[in-house]
Amino acid sequence: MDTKALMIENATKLFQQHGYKAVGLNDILKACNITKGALYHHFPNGKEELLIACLQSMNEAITTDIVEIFQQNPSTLTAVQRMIEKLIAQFEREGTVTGYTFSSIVNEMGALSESVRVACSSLFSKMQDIYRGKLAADGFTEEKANAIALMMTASIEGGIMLCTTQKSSEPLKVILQVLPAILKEF
Amino acid sequence: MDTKALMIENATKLFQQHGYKAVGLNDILKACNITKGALYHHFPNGKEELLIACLQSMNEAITTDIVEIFQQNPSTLTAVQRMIEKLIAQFEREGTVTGYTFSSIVNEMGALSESVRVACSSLFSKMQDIYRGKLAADGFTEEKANAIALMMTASIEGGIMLCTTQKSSEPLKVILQVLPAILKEF
DNA sequence: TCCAACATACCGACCGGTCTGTTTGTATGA
DNA sequence: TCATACAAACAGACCGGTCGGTATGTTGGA
Repeated sequence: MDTKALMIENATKLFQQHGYKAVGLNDILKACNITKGALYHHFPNGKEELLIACLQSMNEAITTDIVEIFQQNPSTLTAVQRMIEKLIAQFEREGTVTGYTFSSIVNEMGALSESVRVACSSLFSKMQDIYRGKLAADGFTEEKANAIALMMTASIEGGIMLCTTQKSSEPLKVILQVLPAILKEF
Repeated sequence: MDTKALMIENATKLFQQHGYKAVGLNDILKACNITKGALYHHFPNGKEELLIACLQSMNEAITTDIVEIFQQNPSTLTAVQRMIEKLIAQFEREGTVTGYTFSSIVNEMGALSESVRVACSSLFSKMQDIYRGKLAADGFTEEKANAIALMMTASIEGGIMLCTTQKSSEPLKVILQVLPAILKEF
């Protein structure tokens, strides 16, 4: 693994878990065992450039990991359930769960450049696009597919937050049970 | 308004909008037009003690504001819809929406004391208790009331996050439309 | 007069970023 | 094949600023 990829990988983990401001450059350098000279060589515009690289890297990970789950499962419901089960397994293995978005930095976006918000927003949009595409293939109207995709995104993100707060995987397990109701009735 | 209450009020706004680490003591002092001596007089144990005071104050605000909405509305669905409408109105008026929890600090809890996580978790629990109580009065079984309460909490928090990220009130509006489906089918 | 409430200067630690020096890798020419 | 030159990649010291917290001084009210 080259140095730039190592930095992106470690920074992604740290930013997702702790947010942007709470993770200093020295935390990232320590995790990678490199120095600031190397960091500024690859990211001459600094910390924010690194964050944007992490967001773009996550965008690509969605394209490989999530799209694959959705292609392997016959319907939206089973695909989303598989995905949630992976999140639950992550929580039970590591005690933390981060998903494929950067919800941890959402509240810090006001202090960062617009390109950060755009890159972060595009992660949520991409998840919703994947859900919506599958829902349409399941036979839902475009309007309903849009609404359900958004509801799924919101409730999964909220569930992740509750797991973190309550130190329990129970919230995501409950969401796993309740989601079928939306697909049936809405 | 006394100095201590002024600090709690301003710190609450700042912490909810930007998180804990991203808000420095000087930001709070500037917002209140006081100095550090006054802050440490009232909160001798420092920044974290102020945060916990904010969390406790929010706990009391839930007791007055949210419980009132729930008492004034005949069913859980209408009460939750009123509440979401207030959040949407806040977003449209101010460009930000914070709700009654401190989701902004969830990812920073690992670096803070356990009492912070407990105080923060109690806000989410209190919201869920209010929903659950009303759902039980609506005639839902305890198990279903629990699950629906959690789903509501998660989806509203997720919706707030998406509003912030997308700079639009549309996510909360969609959740407003989808929530009835859960009550009908689950 | 005393003390609560507040103001202000100061402290060491940490912050992101800058700058200079060193090492490594690669291409070229003899 | 080896020497040389150059640039990419990296290391580490340094910078000014901000951070939360400490200590001392001041003010106003009882």
